[in-house]
Amino acid sequence: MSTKTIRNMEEFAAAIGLSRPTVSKFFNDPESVKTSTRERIEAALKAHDYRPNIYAMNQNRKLTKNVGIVVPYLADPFFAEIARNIEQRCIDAGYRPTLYSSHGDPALEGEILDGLRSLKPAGVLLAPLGRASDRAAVEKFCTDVPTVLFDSSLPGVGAPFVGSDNPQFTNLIVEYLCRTAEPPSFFEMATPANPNAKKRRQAYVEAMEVRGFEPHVVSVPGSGWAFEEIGHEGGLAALDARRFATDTVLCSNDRLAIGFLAACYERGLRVGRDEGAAIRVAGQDDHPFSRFTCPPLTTVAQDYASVSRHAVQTLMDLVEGGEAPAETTLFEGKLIMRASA
Amino acid sequence: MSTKTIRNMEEFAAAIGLSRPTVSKFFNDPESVKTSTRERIEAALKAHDYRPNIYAMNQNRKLTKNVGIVVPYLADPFFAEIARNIEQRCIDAGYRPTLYSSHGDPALEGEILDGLRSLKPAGVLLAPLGRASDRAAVEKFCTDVPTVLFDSSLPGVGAPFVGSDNPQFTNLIVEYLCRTAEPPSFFEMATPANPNAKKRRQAYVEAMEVRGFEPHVVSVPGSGWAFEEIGHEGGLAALDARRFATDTVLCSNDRLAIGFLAACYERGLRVGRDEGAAIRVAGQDDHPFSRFTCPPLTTVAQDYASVSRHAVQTLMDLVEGGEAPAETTLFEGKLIMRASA
DNA sequence: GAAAAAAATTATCGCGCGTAAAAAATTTAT
DNA sequence: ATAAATTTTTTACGCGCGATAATTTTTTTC
Repeated sequence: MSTKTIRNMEEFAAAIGLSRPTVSKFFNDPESVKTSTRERIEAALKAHDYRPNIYAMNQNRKLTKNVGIVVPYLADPFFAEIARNIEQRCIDAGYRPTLYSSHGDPALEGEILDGLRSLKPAGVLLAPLGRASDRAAVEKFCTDVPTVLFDSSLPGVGAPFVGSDNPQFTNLIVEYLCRTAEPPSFFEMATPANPNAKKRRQAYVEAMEVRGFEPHVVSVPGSGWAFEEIGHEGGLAALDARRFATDTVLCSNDRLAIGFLAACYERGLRVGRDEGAAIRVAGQDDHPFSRFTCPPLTTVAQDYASVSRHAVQTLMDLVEGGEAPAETTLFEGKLIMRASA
Repeated sequence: MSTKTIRNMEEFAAAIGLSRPTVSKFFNDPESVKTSTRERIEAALKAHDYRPNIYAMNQNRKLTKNVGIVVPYLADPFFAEIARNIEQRCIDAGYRPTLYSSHGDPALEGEILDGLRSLKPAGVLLAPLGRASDRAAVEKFCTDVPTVLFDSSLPGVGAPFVGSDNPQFTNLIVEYLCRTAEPPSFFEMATPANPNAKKRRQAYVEAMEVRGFEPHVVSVPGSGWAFEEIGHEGGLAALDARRFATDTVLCSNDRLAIGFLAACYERGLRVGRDEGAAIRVAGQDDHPFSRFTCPPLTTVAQDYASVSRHAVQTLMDLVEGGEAPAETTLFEGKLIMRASA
């Protein structure tokens, strides 16, 4: 407790008996001052609850410690989880992350990137909307601001990308499904926002052909991010029209599968891999809720930890090291066997 | 298109043939300059893509246009949805919202509030962790920064609160359940983070007693935010121990209900209100995923729109009008009848 | 103990803008 | 047309800190 309030760094330094530049140096890098000095400052910090004015700090600095994290749709717990993971890693690395969601809206994505520019961030971790993104705008942003793309790549944009190995995901689960019973049909939305969906469909077709099975792709109408609803409505229609060639359905992603499970339930189809079951259903992603569907969903788990860790590491290299190759890093998924297939 | 790059407001003003203070006035309130002047500036704005440096702007200003939005757990789509709603309303009101999640961690909540201070926000919309929150810290924050609490109130903290009328929620669904079949047992976690849970249990007990039924509360161990898991594990144990007095279970919230549904499925109990069903299950909140459970969950819908609208309105009044009474506003829920009960 | 190295100080600038007061230009009223 | 009221512009200063260079002080090394 001190008698007078500290208004700025000058007063704070004076209260300790140090010069302002020394204290300034400390805030930029505590290791850059002598140990005894550092301890004096840290002690005073607790006594006076002073903090540097962040606006004054960043105004005259070439690079701030701000990091932007942009995800396409935060109401999807998958993105919430990975954002949380990334956020924490940024904090641990001494940066100040700010989270944004495009809410599935390309215009909003553009506005977020625009707003981010004026924050002069050290770097940005961007999971773009995908197909719907304004490619030119994103590309320009990536050349202006050190950016690492994650989850969804953007062809032609020269920024490092960290994501999942979609073909491996699909191969893994197709192999499992073919091995254990009838080969799967593939259930997807016709116009997915995310480019990963396309890769998964292609991988499905190849995986089936390699094994000598004929691929059956069931595309249902729908775009946007209301995957459960699309899976539900489309699932009902597809079931009623008997569009599935076998008793096994592989969904393009878990949220679609959750909607499809609801459709199966509604039609009285028992889902599972045991004797009395009418249909097997599998997903891809290992969504946080997939453990609690009825029945629990068999799926392929995204490697959240690796993706977020590597994305942040790549950004740090890019920020601190200057140039970096715009390379792609993909992580493999793990088969999660549950009751649905 | 201009030949030289605009570096600051001085150059920008010069390019139009105006003085910097006039342009500065425009940015603070476009209506405060003559119409013809405003049009000249807006035209130049498009030609030169200049934007004021936000750090220089905020440094010497008593009040910024920043608004903080803090939710306890962003991986819960309920909070993601309401945050999105609030965020958009703040933008529409001309403010610059930033979203934070406490991730269920009291320490992190404290750090977020601390970091928020140095942003000198015009106001903050805070959904506190609840029971786990550092009450003293939150209270002090509320006296320093104009704050509106939402979702979860904090007894003793003198800030306006906007939330849901929990007793009304519970009464509504208890009335429905009692009217249509056997009166419900109440399924909850023993040590909920959120104070709403307690109010719901109390309301359940009263609602039962009023109708001449004996209340049965089934509390299962668990704390934190992994509600589905707690509902699942606790549900299995409670079912096996035959702790439910009737064939109807009212869950404290939808996420708990989702976990409980999974437990029912695992034990082969058919959930629903039709003939062959073994048990009825209902929730509270109308979680975004509740439409797609198996069977779809009967619940009470939160009035997202009203809560977010009124919370933002209250904050704006508080920010622009100065003082405001620390009053409480509650919104009623709507019964959502689906197949589960 | 002196020389070398490291750390802290002094001094001074600049960042880009907010803001207040005074001066000038414009609009409105008489 | 002239005076009064309003709007706009000019002038001047300050915000809190980063950054740098030139000294001075302290610490380390031999």
